[in-house]
Amino acid sequence: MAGSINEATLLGNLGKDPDVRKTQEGKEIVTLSVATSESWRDKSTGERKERVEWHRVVIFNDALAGIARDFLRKGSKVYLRGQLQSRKWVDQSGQEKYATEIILQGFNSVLVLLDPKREEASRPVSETGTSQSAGDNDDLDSIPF
Amino acid sequence: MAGSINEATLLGNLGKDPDVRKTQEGKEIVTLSVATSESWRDKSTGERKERVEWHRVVIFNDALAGIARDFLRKGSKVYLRGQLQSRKWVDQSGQEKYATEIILQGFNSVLVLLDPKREEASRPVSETGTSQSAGDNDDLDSIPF
Amino acid sequence: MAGSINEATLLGNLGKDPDVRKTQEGKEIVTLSVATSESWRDKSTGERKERVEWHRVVIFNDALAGIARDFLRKGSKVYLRGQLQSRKWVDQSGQEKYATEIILQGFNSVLVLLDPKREEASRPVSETGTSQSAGDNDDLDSIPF
Amino acid sequence: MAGSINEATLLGNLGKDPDVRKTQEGKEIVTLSVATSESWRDKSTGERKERVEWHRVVIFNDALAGIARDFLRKGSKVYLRGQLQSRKWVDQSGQEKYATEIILQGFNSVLVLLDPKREEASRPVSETGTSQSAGDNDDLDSIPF
DNA sequence: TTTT
DNA sequence: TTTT
Repeated sequence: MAGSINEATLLGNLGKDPDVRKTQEGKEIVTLSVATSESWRDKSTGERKERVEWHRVVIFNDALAGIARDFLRKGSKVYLRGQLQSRKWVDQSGQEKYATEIILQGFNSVLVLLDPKREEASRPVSETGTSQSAGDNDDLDSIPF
Repeated sequence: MAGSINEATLLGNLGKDPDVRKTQEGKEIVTLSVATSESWRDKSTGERKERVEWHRVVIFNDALAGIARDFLRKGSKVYLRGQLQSRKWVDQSGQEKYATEIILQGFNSVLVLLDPKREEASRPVSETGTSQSAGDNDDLDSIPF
Repeated sequence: MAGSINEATLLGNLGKDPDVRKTQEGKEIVTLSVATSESWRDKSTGERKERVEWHRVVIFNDALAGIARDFLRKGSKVYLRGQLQSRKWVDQSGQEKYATEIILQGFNSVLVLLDPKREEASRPVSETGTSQSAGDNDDLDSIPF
Repeated sequence: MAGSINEATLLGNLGKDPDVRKTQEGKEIVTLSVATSESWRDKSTGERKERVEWHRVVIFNDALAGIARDFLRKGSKVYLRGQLQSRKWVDQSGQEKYATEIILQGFNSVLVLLDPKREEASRPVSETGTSQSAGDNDDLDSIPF
């Protein structure tokens, strides 16, 4: 409505469990690592090629964050739409870093779970445990908020 | 068609003239710097806020690259759709850099010019000159290809 | 969020002035007739072809309805997104009729004006007059609400 | 690229098996009946409401038609994008009819299967049988091509 | 790091 | 007519 459009739309799979953090005010923020892939046949060699792209998705919208936390897991298929937003910061070694994320925040945000319904899907996540991710993905994890 | 979707859609304005480069094979690649903005009223203070986001758009599709080169200029309004793609590289000082771009390459790419028709719009750009931009937006310029 | 997506996105021009109606409760509903066109070269004959498609757009969202009423006119270029919705009714002669419309209602709706800024654009429409359209596009006009 | 955009995007389920027809030239055209639904809580009564919308999707693109014919079935979940196109015709009783369809034809078309992989999914449909639908959906079926 |  |  502001005269411009900024949207990123993904249909892909989670590379790991959602990462759940809490702000100092107690608001939950959920971060996803989503893979999309495209494949094509190389015109010259004829071989099948695949390119995988990893996207960092940050969910500020409370309702969507809760859904993501409770129902998405490593491997889950998801459809989502948010805004592109870039952040710049200086890391511990004084180097300037830059990251682009897909932010699900306002009303235009979309998150649709595409996993087939399983019984477990409706069980809420226990308060303790579950959302600590395995510690992999250090590069993305190290991005300050 | 590969079972995933990776799309970024922008409706915004160019921050500077398109940047036109040629690969060693003579293929033209056009890079755009596109601004989108969103504005909202701060709930606590009530003041009007605006956030501008800059996007780097790289056009590999020949037809769209030609249109961009010939008809887009600093300030032009454009609607476009492409794929998100991230690149990592090591800069001169040995530091690892990372950039996310919107790539217009395949069939799903879209580029629509939204400027009102002017006489000049149909005049092709001269081979010499034109695409040196004013030197603003330095951060994006410094990203190597 | 209900597990499904239903969206229509248009970038096109108004074929006539917006049509403004009021419900019995006094709520304004604005209807647009929007043209999109595609052109292609016929593979067999080589001639240039064009196909124009007319879309009926109904705006229930108050904010967007107000913008449409005040700033859109015959010929205006607009970008919008809404939901597809079909209606069936029986006309005066007892025949069953069917129409599909694009509804701008909820939070996911988008309406962006793409006309260049003119002074007149900011002048509100007078209460009397203005929204009688030229009488073209009769087919769409005859659809009852 | 023609200066306008006309897109419909659905994420929904098939209400019946795909309908496969052949043109006189032997080209296969596949028609889908896709449901999307939205649900909301009525503000005044507080009850849960649901609205289901049925969409007619016609696939002219050969590759996508083949995928739809082989892998989609009643109940399948699918993500797709095509163009809105309306047709008018006179039925047997001389009445003028009107229908809006989502056409998957050109390069911008998208079709993604969202069913979990089953063994059967990769088995091609036998030449005989399978695609005769139950004869329900008479209204849509009766639309001439 | 996912999925096909 | 689907699905949740």
